[in-house]
Amino acid sequence: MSTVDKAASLLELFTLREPEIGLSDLARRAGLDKATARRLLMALAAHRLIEQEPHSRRYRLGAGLSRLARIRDAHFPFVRVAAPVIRELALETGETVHLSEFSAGALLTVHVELSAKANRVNVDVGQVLPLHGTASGIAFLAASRLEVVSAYLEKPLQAFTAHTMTGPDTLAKAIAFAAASGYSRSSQGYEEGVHSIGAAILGADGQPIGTLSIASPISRVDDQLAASQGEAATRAARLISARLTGEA
Amino acid sequence: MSTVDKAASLLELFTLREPEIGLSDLARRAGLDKATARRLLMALAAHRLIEQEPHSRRYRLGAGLSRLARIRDAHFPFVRVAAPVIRELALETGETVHLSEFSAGALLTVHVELSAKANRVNVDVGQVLPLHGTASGIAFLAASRLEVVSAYLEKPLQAFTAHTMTGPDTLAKAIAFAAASGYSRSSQGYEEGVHSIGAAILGADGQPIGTLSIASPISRVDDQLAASQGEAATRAARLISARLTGEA
DNA sequence: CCAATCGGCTCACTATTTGAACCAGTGTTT
DNA sequence: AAACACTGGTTCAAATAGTGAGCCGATTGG
Repeated sequence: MSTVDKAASLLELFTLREPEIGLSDLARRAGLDKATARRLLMALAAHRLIEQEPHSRRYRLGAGLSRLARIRDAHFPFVRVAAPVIRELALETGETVHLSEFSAGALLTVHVELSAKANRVNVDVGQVLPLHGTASGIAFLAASRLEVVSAYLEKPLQAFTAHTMTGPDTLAKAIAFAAASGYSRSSQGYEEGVHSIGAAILGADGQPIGTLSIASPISRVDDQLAASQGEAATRAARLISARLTGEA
Repeated sequence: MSTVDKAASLLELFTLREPEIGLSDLARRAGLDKATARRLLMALAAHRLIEQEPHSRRYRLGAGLSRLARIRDAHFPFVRVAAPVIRELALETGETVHLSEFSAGALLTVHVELSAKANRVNVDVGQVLPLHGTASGIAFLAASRLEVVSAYLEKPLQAFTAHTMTGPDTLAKAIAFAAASGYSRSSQGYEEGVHSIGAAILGADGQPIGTLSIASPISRVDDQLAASQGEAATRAARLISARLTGEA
């Protein structure tokens, strides 16, 4: 494992729930020696990727990350462009809607608009979704080039629930459905009790760059509602794609 | 130089003007060997801190940075970062200085440094300030997007003293002054006998996230002092903004 | 008050990083 | 069309940078 890997792992230990962590804790959770963790933290701090709270001496993510994220966002305004559409879709459907961006072979959740209902699906920003087993993933695969899909399906696929699709045949069917209808549907494929409708967002070259997904408690969804959610998701994804490529 | 340093240096080569860079270029500018640069980029990419554009094979900042920046922003150590600057400003001006954070349509006072003088303005932490009628509020509006401002000005505005500005025209003038000079001025708009100078603190996206304000007994203030307080407030607010966004 | 844990530091040992040289591919210039 | 100057990417012996057990003084808490 490279030292850069280790340093990045340290950064990834910080979460919304736990934005400040002490040295010993960091070392323990990253599986690193205290001395090593500290040296890495110091190197990160020198570039403002990490900050240390002077009093408690705990560490937190640094302001340099905000700066870098701003540079990225200015050039690649995925979240900025998509967020209003996502919010609109959440209001329209009354369900939780989340936006994911493809990165390093998986979908990274980058934005969430929670349902206003008490009984709702909660999704965290930062969650990494597999391409199989989630509606988002199926929608992404359905929009991908064939060689990408077959390369992904060759690897063994993890089952997350009793309903996760792992067989090449069932997945191919789900992908074919998504390709034909514009949206994908997944019932409890990733988490028990959660029903999802996904749609792919395309970049300027027609290749998928991310997805959006409507997540509902399964008790609220029937075939008719799924179809109308699918239609809404497809429309929203198309709108985002169009805005990203400057066509609207 | 540690490898983490080198990896971070690679990240820092990306700018608003040049958000995508090729391998050879990156290696040259970072003073690294091509092989080294590539290995580091791959390690960064594995953690989504870097992405590679598939077609041109150029590199850009990754989605993981947006994710980490969100975690940081959610936890925003606004008070901790701002407090030392606020204290410094209070010592420099000899007046009470308070820090407010925007939340739910108003400004919430989150930190106060009281003047050492016997005749001083007292402000309590937790006090909710309206966007009109206080120097902080005017400064905040002046830094906000136009639609936010007009949406706020559409509602009827409460008068707190005989001097409170409630007319759209007078408010627009005050906002224009603040936008032009960097600071706002309010005389007895919220409380009799209190003169305030406000300045907005900006987040990473350039939008205002809060304000600071210098509050003096009106008897102590003349135009010349107001101007010098305004200059100091502007400087302090800029410093806080810069520290929050990692540019200082 | 003692024990446990904290953040931080040192240094002999060793595993990771390094970079010159070498591909294959793509435009440019002669 | 041939030579050229780039590009991104790869290899492997040599060298350098990273590692971690153990120690330290300072806090913390039972």
